[in-house]
Amino acid sequence: MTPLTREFFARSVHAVAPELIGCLLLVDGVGGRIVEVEAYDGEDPASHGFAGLTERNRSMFGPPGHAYVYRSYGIHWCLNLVCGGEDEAEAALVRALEPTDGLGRMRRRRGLEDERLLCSGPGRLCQALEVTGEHDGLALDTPPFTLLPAEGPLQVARGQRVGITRAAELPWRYGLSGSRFLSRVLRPV
DNA sequence: CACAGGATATACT
DNA sequence: GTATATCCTGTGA
Repeated sequence: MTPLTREFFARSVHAVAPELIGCLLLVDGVGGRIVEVEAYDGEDPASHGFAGLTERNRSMFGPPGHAYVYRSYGIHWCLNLVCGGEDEAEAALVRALEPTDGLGRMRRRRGLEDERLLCSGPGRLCQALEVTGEHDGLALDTPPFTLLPAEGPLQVARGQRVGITRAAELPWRYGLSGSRFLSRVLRPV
């Protein structure tokens, strides 16, 4: 299976984000299927790119097909996949995975057994996959990343975003219909 | 359910 | 400089 290419990400985040559902995301062989993402573009007041280039968000303005990893609330790491053109500041926030590979390592890193809680949330999945600031700016088509296309027909649902106050009403959260690994129930809009 | 935890950015004085 | 908000999670009421 050929990995997702830079060309795949060099489109509008609104086209890319729903197609990420069902893709296999591994870091050093640990991870699972993407079941939830959120789209952020440069026009979005909730986006880190909205106010322009800063030290933290520089990867968001970089080439597509790379990772943008930032620290949230001073504690957690969050993984975004950079989309769009070179200076467009578009990215898809990976919010939840269905764990499939390396369950043992994920449980050890997370310090709990419950499969449902290993990767359901942006900070949680970064801890389970050991994604940190070291991964910021790395290409997604080379190690330690593995990113393979979704297989078979999938039902992708769209809903309201969560965890933010500004422009939360934008329906730019995508999830795999019926998945029990979503970080929250998808409220359709 | 409330809230601490604490990096980064912005909006004030 | 201080204050406030943020793409969140674990813990304890």
